[in-house]
Amino acid sequence: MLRTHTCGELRISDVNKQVTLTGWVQRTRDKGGIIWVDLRDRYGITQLILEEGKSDASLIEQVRQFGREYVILTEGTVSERLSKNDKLATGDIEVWVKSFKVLNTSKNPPFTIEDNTDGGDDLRMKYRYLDLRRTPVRESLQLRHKMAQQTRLYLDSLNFIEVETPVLIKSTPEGARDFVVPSRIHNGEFYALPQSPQTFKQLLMVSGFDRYYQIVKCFRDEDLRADRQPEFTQIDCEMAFITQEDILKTFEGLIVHLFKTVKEIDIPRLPHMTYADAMKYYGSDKPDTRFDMKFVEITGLKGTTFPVFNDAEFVAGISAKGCASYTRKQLDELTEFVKRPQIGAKGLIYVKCENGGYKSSVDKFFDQAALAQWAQKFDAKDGDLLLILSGVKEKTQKALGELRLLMGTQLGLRDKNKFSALWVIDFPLLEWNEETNRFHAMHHPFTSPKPEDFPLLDSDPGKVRANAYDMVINGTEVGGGSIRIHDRPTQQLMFTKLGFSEEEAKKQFGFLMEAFEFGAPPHGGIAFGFDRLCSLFGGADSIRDFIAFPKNNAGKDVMIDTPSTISEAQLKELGIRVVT
RNA sequence: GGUUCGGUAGUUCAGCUGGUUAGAAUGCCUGCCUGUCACGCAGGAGGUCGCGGGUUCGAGUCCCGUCCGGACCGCCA
Repeated sequence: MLRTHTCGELRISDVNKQVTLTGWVQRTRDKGGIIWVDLRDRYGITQLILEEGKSDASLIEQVRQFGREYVILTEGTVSERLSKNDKLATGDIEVWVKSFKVLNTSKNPPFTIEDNTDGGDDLRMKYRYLDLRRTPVRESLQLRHKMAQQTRLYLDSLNFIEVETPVLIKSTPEGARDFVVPSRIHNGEFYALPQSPQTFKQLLMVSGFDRYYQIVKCFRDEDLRADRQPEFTQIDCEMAFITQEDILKTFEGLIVHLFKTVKEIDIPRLPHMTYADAMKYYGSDKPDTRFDMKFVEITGLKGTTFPVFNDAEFVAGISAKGCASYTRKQLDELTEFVKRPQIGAKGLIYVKCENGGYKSSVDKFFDQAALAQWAQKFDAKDGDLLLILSGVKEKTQKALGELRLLMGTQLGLRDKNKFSALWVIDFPLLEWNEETNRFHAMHHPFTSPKPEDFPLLDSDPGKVRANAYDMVINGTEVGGGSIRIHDRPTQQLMFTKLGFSEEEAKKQFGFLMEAFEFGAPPHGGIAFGFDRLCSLFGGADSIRDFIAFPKNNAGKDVMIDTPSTISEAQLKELGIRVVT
């Protein structure tokens, strides 16, 4: 080892020790006759000191040449500070320098290596190795490490076995687009990178590994978001001989364990909310339950003079506490918000509950008594503001859900340090897709329908509920899973319902259906979005700082400049011609 | 595929309804400073206003196109 100590560990009890430290020059403070150097490594900062008269003149000359981020080795004596710094763990001591060695120089970094850097995202990503020197980013990765460690600890204690599944697998038509990898040995044929190890973990159940997990990279070739990367990590789990209740218990145990060990927070047991209720009261299958503000439906106001309501399939609103004082401008902004194309509402109706009366945007159509009735339905008190949307049910629910989140944010009800976790259960099995004009699996095609809804598969497939569940924390879907189908006839029926011919199903998933014929146990599982879980624990909106080297909005890594072209020779070897 | 915001000094940004020499902060360089720790003080250097075209007497500012980045919708079994 070049060093005797790290830059984060020296304390008052180390005074008079001779130490050797290594690290990066965070900054030097040259006060004239006295010079301090903040030496930084991943463990912290230790202050070095030199003084004219006391320190060797050549050392002082040397230290004045140091630039930011020079890599230094220094020997010296630990000493108690005259003026201490309680913001630093090492703030009681400093090291009197006896010698310096420059291990490497550094160009001036393009942005400051500080907690609050002046660097923009683009620049930070291009020089990510410098960005990672910053404490907040390093701490995010340390949090991720701790989360992974505790996950393994918890699952191992319950006899889960971590098994690695292949990364070069088979492209399948359902679900997200696959990243594909051309085969050199078999020209014209391709591997696909897994969107998840779904079929493999089910096969492991057939093999009798009745508790499996894997912290595993998955790949989806879809557009990115702040919380979506083309390659991401799942905590992928599967269990055999269990009921849905067993899975929910086991994995809310995982989350409770993580909150306890990583955040030192005790969270209550997770409530269960049906998908139907989530949509009805929150307009979302991932409700943010840190605050209430549930929807109140007032559909069915027939015979009013307000035509918008009479015709609407769905009329509902929320009550924003204490917002009756909103100005015209604020209300206009809310209206603009819901009318944005991404939200798509036609307009916004408001009712201010003020001074014992009501002032609304529909005063022309409804008298005080009618408005009072609404207020009662909403349980609105004086000072509250009702915000009401109407229109086609699904779209209006979604829009109102967005408005609810906005109001929650404006009212400061979405505290990043508060956590509200729940299970959303009883998802629909199938979802109609207008584009392809057929049903798609809402979760995936291996999800089992609820036995009691089985008859509906023929009569009303859209109504069939699945044994599927999501874990939602603070309005983020952190994990989802299902009880799987484990017999061939049901699986074949499912593929038929999804529009697969028998041959297609056999070609794509024949191996799985065949496995089901060799004593497949009942099983089910779940997968957590590990990056999301980390960013949630870290109180961040974006998952990018919880990934060491993430891709940007366009799926590029600007540091290594990828994706990029490959050579003609490579293309030829792979039997590929690039057309556009 | 679409919506939207942005691109001005190394960096983060300001720059009004078009008008003379494009500013601030920070970083950088020089000098001063013996208890700083976001040290302080004084001075200095630093700009093809993303790129191309157009309107105009005149464009950082307006228009069109294009490239780059952020957020979002679609998409994400």
